[in-house]
Amino acid sequence: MKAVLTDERFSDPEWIFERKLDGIRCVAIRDGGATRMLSRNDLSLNGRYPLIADALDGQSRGRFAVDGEVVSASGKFQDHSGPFYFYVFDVQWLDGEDVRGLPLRERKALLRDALRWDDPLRLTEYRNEAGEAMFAEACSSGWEGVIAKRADSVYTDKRSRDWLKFKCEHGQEMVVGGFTPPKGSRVEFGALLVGVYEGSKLHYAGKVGTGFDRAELERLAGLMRPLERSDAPFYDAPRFRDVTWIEPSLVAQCGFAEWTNDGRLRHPRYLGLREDKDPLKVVREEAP
DNA sequence: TTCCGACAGTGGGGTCGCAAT
DNA sequence: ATTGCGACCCCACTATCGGAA
Repeated sequence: MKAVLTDERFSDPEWIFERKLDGIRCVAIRDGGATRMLSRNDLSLNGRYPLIADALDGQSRGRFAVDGEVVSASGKFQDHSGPFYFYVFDVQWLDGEDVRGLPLRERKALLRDALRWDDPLRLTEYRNEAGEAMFAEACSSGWEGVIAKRADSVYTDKRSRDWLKFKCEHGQEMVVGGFTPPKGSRVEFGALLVGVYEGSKLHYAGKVGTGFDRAELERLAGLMRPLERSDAPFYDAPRFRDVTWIEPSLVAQCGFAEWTNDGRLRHPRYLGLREDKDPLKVVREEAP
């Protein structure tokens, strides 16, 4: 089951709300013997998270299939040092019985009693109705967002509007300092190379390669072509092959999930050009 | 008719392992 | 030993098409 990103923010007694966890999706299946931990791509995760696999194998219940997220203790996806917890939020099978057709609240009740909830296994908390309060809390806590689930929904493997994603959004202006070439059917360019000023120096903050339609690709290419120059405007850009540098005079509004530890944008996207902004005044905006 | 869901194809950061240098 | 690359994990978005509404 995958959630659909939405701009809606609502509270509703027919819905339940969970913290959006920033980790690796995992379905754990046990049919009598050892538990198999499977990634979204059906690859085994047992070797990567042996303590979680051991905890699942140590359960007295011999047959179950549960769905959850493996999260590092720091709560940060980039942190791969562990320790790791398995936050379980749904159950598909229990004692050989397919429970996917039961309403979500009933599955939640079954899940609560299905396993022994000692670390590193954790039952994912959820809240009834109060989606807006949950969302505000999530963003002020530095979480990624909230997952809203229709309380009577059945479990399906398809993406469904019964699961919605409220993401805590970040966005700011970025200076455009270059672009990469297009591939395949893409026209004009692949991604913009963007940055922000640190004092008088322009810091490289990563690439933005999505958010433009064909017309916008062509419009931006036309604006960038006269600005080409031979050297990088960034003081700290990595070495690239096949990059075209430009004078840092265009400002793009960008949305992104967060800043990475290396000062790059995570999950970046282009939102539009800011004609009114002085590039020299574009700096990193700190989280409130 | 319009809208929605699913798919393919483009693009990103980060990690890991393996092959080429 | 270092570098490059693909295959994974996380994703956002555009374009397209067929079926549901």
